[in-house]
Amino acid sequence: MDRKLDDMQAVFERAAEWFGVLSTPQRLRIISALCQGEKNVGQLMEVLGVSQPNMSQHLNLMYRAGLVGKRRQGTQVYYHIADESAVMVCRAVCTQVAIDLSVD
Amino acid sequence: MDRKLDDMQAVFERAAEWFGVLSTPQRLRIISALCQGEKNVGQLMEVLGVSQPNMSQHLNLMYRAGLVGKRRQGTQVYYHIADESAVMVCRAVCTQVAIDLSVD
DNA sequence: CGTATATATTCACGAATCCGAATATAAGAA
DNA sequence: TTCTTATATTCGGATTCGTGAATATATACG
Repeated sequence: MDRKLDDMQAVFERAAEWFGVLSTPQRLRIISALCQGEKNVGQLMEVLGVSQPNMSQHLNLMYRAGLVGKRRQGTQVYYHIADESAVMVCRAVCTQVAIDLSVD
Repeated sequence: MDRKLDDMQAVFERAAEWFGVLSTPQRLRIISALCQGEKNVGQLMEVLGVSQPNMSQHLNLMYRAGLVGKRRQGTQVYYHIADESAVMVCRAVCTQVAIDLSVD
């Protein structure tokens, strides 16, 4: 079941992109907020305290990466977690980081 | 056991940095190479096919992040995995990505 | 000491990223 | 239709990131 080098390259590239989505505090906070249930863009803006275009950009990036899904209801768009495994990874990493921080 | 907002901020920031270390294909390949046992800089250069200064920089970044450790032997420096949980996360993500890629 | 090899650091540049401001689109209300 | 609200997209500037070239440091050997 050996994988060709080109395949490995492709895997590492995609995985790197996936990690890149989680490599900013804002997007981790978005995930954290969505863990408590779906929220529309306005609600997320309140929680994070960022501008509306900025929020849309983060959400769009996460949507294209398959991390979140969206659902339109009237004029508002509700986002929700679409990749539970990402949540598990974030939880694990954040928990470990929190432990490390409390030790220093 | 509610955590203060500032603490959460700090946790998300550090976690984001941690994910950032894994957000480039080259560094994922370094981790993959080191999974088969410790290697010195020259050996890693051969495997990855990158320049020596570039390799040193990646390794230094990963070292500061606590992902790898080093051991000097003569003029050479051998690097090894220092954060097994990172390896587990990488394995999980890369496996999932490989499955997704083979489906398309 | 001087020389050779292995690794680390610095510098500079192109590419990517982040964010705010302005603009554009979508849907509902009047 | 027009107006308003909610969200998306585009653009521009500032910063960061990844990389190669040149240089510096460290260790071993003579």
